[in-house]
Amino acid sequence: MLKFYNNLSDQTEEFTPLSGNEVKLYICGPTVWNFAHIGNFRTFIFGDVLQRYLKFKGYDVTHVMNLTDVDDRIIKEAKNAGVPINEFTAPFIEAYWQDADALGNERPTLAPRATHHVTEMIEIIEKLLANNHAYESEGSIYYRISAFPEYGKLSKINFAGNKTGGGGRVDTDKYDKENAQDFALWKFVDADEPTGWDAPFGRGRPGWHIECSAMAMKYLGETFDIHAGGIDLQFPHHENEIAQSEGATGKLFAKTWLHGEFLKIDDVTMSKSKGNFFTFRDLHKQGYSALAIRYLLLSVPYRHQLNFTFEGLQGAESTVKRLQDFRRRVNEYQAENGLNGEVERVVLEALQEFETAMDDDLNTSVALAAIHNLVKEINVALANDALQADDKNLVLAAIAKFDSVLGIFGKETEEMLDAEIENLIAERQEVRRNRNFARSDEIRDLLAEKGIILEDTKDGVRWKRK
RNA sequence: GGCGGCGUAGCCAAGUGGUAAGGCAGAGGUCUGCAAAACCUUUAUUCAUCGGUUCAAUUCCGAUCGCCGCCUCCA
Repeated sequence: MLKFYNNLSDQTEEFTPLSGNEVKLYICGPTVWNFAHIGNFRTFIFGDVLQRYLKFKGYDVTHVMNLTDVDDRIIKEAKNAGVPINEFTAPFIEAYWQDADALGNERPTLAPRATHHVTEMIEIIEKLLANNHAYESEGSIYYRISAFPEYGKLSKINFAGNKTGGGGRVDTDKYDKENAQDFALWKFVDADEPTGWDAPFGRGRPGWHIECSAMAMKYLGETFDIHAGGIDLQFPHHENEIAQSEGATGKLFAKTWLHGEFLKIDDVTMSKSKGNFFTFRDLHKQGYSALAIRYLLLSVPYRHQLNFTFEGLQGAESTVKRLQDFRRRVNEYQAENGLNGEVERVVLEALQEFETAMDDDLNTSVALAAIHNLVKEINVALANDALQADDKNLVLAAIAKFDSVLGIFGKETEEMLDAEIENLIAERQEVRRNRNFARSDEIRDLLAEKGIILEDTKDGVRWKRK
């Protein structure tokens, strides 16, 4: 039974789709004014595992991830760079996909861009103006929070005691808003301002939150199953999405809300504003593999902060290698026909533990433990020559199932050996028979330089690429 | 000021009212010409501290200390 901690209800609840077997999932994607760092990717990887696991459970998933390619920040940066917005964001969008692909995320069903959906945003704002949920003031159209009594239901914010509500931060006179918490839906711009769109209520550009309401409802309907994103978006972004969408339609926006926690580095939150972040590119350049990064980010359940350390990343590197070695070893094992009942029991148990863990609000920590336990038990079976052909297939099928969700074993690549390398290995076997270990080690070192690692076993030489 | 989270072995950490998952690192051993890999064994009488409830608490309650986050652009 699949359960999620629903941020909206503040409870762990059983998941059932709104409609039959279909799950509509919206994940807040990157804002493309800079390279996404690995903290960002923790949320995106969690989102990927979420949609993969829903598929694993047999649901038809429509997975929408937006690309925020317009906001005040981007407009400012683009102006500084002296280029149009599209030109400014293009390389960051490209980089995002490259990194996401490298980290093993499946592409979403749809990845709409904010700048392509301004018409839909305008339609929502018109509805909000018509039903009194929005008003114009001082060059902007604002959302009228007093018209939406449920405001705050997601973030559980008590405005009475807030800094903003208490008058510490927001000068209401300056903005001429009815209420300090009212937020902009549309900001008017001059007629000759290039970064603007024409709307019935005046030329301008959208506020920070309206894009997600527009794109989510366009592609998933006015009410959909799951809305996910980083914890920082809970307030105000998601709270405002709810206010805009439900204010416009009168219907529940998203049923389940999931938020991924932040990554810490040296016990401090990793963030762009603090500048203490690593991008995937940074780490890759230092020689860390995408697989290890993915493993590390998945090793702690999404709702808990994860303390990022290089020791941990190095450990993930070893772990991932061990998993790959394991699959390779099982693959190469020459099994006799038949079935060892004990192995079958162990495999089924691991699959069960995995699913139970993932059902429990995606507890990847426990799910990984189930995989490690299987690896250990099958390793013992391999050492005892206790694996038979049917067992081998069961184990390989189980790995494929695990990996359809987590994507931590990497691709299976059966690269052919160069004839040269094969010859060297053959020569090494020959000189070893003659106990010419000097030449033997020389060959081993030579191959090591080319990234070929040899393992001498009682059944012969095994090799692998580093 | 308002709201929330965390503190478990060298590191990353799971977890539960009934006596501490898993990974990495470390130690010893098997195997090997030596390695590597793999396997076996081993590593927290204890879960920040102090009280309380209970037959029983790491798990519930209270207090204390320490750390972090949101309330403002960030996943």
